[in-house]
Amino acid sequence: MHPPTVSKTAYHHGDLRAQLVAAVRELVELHGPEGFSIAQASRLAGVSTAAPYKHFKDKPEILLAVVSDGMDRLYRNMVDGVARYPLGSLDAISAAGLAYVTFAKTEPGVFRLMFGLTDGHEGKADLETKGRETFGVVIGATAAYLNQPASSVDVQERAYMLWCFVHGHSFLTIDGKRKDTPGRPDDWTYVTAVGRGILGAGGGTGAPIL
Amino acid sequence: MHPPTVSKTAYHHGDLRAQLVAAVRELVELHGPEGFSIAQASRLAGVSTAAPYKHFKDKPEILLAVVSDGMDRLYRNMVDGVARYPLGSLDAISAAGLAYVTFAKTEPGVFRLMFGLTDGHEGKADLETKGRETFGVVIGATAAYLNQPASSVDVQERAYMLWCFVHGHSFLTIDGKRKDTPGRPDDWTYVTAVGRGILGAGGGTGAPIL
DNA sequence: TGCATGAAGTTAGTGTTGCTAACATACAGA
DNA sequence: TCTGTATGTTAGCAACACTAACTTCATGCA
Repeated sequence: MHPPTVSKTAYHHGDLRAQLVAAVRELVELHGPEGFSIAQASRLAGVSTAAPYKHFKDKPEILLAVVSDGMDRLYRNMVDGVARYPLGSLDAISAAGLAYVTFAKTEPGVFRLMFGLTDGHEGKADLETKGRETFGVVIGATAAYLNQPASSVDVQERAYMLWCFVHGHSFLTIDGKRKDTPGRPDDWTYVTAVGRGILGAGGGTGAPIL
Repeated sequence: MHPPTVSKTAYHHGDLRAQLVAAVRELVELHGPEGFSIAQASRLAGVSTAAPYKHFKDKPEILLAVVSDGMDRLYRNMVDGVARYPLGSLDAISAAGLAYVTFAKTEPGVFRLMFGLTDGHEGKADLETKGRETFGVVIGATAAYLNQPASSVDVQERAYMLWCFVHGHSFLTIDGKRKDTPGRPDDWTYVTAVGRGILGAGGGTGAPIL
């Protein structure tokens, strides 16, 4: 398609596609998901309102691109977080959770888009794969901590519980349901406490949780 | 305003307001939040597209009414659930959680609206009160189980953790992130298992979780 | 009883949006 | 150089949120 070295001069101005995605991201963070319009994004990118349709079929398809980008960032952040701690440590799991929450707080608009987007990415195999990979980070860290294979049902269910907690905490936080008053413990404290509660303090010595 | 006994015959047709809220609820469940229009709701109610503005200032204001109704139902469901079990039992807490998840699965559109609605109900004292009351149900049940005052920090933080889990599980479920394959444990099993993990199996005998 | 008032409905109209069609431009390779 | 295609343009449609000005009708009050 484009040579990746870009930025011609004029009429065909570099790569609009990336600029549109960036514009949409900006608008989504400013006015919330669904609170943006293709027209606004076009104006931000300095093109006509019809130009985006040369790159995207639909409004949902633009959002899909934004979401896909977001998933990539989230995945990287989680992997990076886990990598900072020893394999099999509780801290590694906490780091994955913290990366998740931090992403939600940093880009609440995109985060909301990634989930709670009713239409669009139901059938998108692309996104489902990325989702599985991301969850796989948690599964892997949990399996290592519990000293069980990642395929173990116990590992899967516990990892899912951790995901539930972290997901809920993220949403409640960005929705302002949880006042971040100065007395409150920070996210790391929360995440590790829940990790201990769900996984047990000792590593792989307990009975299955279910 | 209106005598609550209603349904005159004609031009001023009973109470449009309630009918509009019902129509919006229906549309929201059908096409997702933001996937409805005042015009459609008007058509469903059999009035002109300008009529709603005699009852609601705004599109957000209609959604607000729908959300407010939803909060009432959620609150009642949770109270009813808790009431079915002995005060201070783990089952009572689980029942509150189950009611939450069940509500989300039954009315996913309204549920999504209640949270993740960026605009609107930030400043609405009305909704914030209802939210606090609803969370209060969990706090109360948790306090009873742990044998501590509801004002206790430990109770508050644990109850919040439970809320996080249940909230996350609700969203992940209605977003289809969790395949409900037949082997999987049901919501009750999940909720009680997490309750044990966060609150401890024994009642009020442990150290604070944080 | 008769009448003014105002709540609750109407039609008509404005500006924005999503999207399409038809046309214009410039970069590519032949 | 010439031509095709990717990428941009303008023009236009239908749907929407919302407003303004008019109509209807129920009710309180003389």
